[in-house]
Amino acid sequence: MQQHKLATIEDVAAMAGVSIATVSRAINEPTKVADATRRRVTEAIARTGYTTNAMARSLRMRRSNMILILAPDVGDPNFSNILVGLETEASKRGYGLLIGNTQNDPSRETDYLRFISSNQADGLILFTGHLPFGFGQDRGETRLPPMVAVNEPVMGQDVPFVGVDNLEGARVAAEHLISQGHRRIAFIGRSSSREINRLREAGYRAALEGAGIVIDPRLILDGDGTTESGRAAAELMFVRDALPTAFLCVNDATALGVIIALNTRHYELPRQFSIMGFDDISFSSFVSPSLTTMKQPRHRIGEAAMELLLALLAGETPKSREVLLRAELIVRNSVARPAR
Amino acid sequence: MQQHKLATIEDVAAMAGVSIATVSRAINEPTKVADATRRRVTEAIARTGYTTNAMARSLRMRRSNMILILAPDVGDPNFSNILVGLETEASKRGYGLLIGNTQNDPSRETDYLRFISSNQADGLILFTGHLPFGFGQDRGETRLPPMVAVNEPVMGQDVPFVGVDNLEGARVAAEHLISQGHRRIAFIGRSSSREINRLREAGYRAALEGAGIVIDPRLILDGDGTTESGRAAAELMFVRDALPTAFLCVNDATALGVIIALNTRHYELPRQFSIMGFDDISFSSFVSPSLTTMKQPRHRIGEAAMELLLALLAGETPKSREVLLRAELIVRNSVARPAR
DNA sequence: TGCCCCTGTGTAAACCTTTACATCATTCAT
DNA sequence: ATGAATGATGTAAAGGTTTACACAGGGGCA
Repeated sequence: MQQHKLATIEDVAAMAGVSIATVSRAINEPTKVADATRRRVTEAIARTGYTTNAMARSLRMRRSNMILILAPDVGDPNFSNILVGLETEASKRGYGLLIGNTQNDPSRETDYLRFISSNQADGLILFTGHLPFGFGQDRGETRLPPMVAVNEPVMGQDVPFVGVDNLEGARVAAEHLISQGHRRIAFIGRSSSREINRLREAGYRAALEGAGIVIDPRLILDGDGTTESGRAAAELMFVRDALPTAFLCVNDATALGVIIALNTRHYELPRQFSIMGFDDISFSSFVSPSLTTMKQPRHRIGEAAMELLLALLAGETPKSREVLLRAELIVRNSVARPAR
Repeated sequence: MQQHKLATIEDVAAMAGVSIATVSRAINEPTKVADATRRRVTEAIARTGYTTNAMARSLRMRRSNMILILAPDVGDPNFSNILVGLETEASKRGYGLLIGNTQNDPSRETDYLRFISSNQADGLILFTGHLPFGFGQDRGETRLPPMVAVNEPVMGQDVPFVGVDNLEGARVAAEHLISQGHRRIAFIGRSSSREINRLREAGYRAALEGAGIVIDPRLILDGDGTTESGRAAAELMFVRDALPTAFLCVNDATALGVIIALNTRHYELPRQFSIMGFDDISFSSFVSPSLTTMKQPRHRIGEAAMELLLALLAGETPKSREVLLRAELIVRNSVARPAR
């Protein structure tokens, strides 16, 4: 039922009239074998259509050249674009990618750990923001595998991190609003439990303080980063009647919610209110008004993360265990100078 | 440098005072071992923290319980949502997912084949619409591995297929426009080389013919499915001055291009022109006007594809080698009755 | 010539399972 | 009481590599 019967290294050795050790060397350390022999081996390989059995190889070498990627939601567009970068770098270096969708379900996280503990994957890329359930907690230090956190840092656990500089990015965003003349700037999406939200809020505060603007706590609203949370927060502002001239949103999804709320109330955007997002997800250029936002260099984040992981895997000690890439300001049509 | 020293089946056997064969059986065929023994083994497993080495297992059993997924662009949101479905079903059945981004690059396709030919993956899910370069063509029938095409059928190669019923879906879409009173309906996105485009065009024709509408060939325009192609096609219509009252677009991206073109020309939508898309990608609900479209059941497509593949892998002969799921009409705000 | 070193190759162990087959003790039917 | 059948376990082979070590031959040098 399966493929006929694959050629093994023995078949090649027999055809080339050498030992299997020589075949192995001809493949892996070509310089260590005589030219004539090497030619015979290569030809035999071509004739037999031999490919080395990865399982046997991994078993013997105790590594699989596979990287496990753990993400709460592989359908998230933000994830999938980083994935492209991860894949680019990995395949360039001969590594394969194994993906696990955890849906934030602890049992699924534990489940995927078997790939690590059974040597099916050499390293781990974490999008989850926490160690997979079953690690760290169970018996003190269970010897963590080489891993890199992406997007969301892992709190309190010295895990190397690659991502965008959220604080700096949010600062740039807020400064952009300030440079347009805004002084009453709301921050939508405060959340004490999410590191990303905290950092972006910190960037917002830094910019305002830097410009000598006193922060009005009524302009800082909670939100979990969903579109609905953005809509709700904007509504709340109208109820409370403490209005800003500009909304700095923790991410584009939230900004979209704000836009929906304002459109529903028939405000003219961006004349009456300015809105900024963060991330630059695909629809941001299609909303009306199209969204001014901070673009994450997703492809580069993926590449950098994989690069760092492979360095760790190779036993190197990278200069820095944290790589922060700059978000880029994308100016579109959702920001204008304040009305008066 | 790697994890300390994993417990092997021998360690477990020693601790439980049995042979390794018994341990293996206790794990894989629990009924075949005496209760008392089984308990001792399970306890030893717990104490040692043993996990069976997947490499050794795969080597011996000649299968890896891995599925290779080949896609031209893993960043494509349409892909990533199907991926969630694939993963759900696969992990439920104990399979892992290995992903390969080919970027339609033949050399990358060939590259990923090593996973199949080296037993690192048991089966293949194809999003590419063609066999990986290096298969089929090189030496007649090289014994194809079990595989399933998703999204885009593989032409002329009897590869099992799972996807949306494009013809039927496009017919439903066109009929929706007809039911609103449209008779001059354009089809944007003809492409003789793309099976999906051909099928959707066929559905469009079927609906019009079914309603007794004579098809005006000037209303059928080429397009490759990109936003830009949609924009260009709409422009071309104005140049040629053969205008429809409604645009049926081969997909949402194309529809977006059409909307952009019409917005740019300051038409009022949907009063002056109706637009329909196909796919229901994430931004479709955020464009203005929000897009009436046909929604692909992406999660179910993924599940069904994996189910089919695993059935093939298990040696079953599924009743049908083609699974067509229905697209669902999503009514939003881009369609209205024609002006006059 | 004798010794050492180097280069190229082979032998065999190790990596960790699964499983066919053998063994042994029991039970059951005759 | 004997033989067969059953059930539980052990032995050892096989799966396909990589690589430490051994070995042979030849060249360079004293």
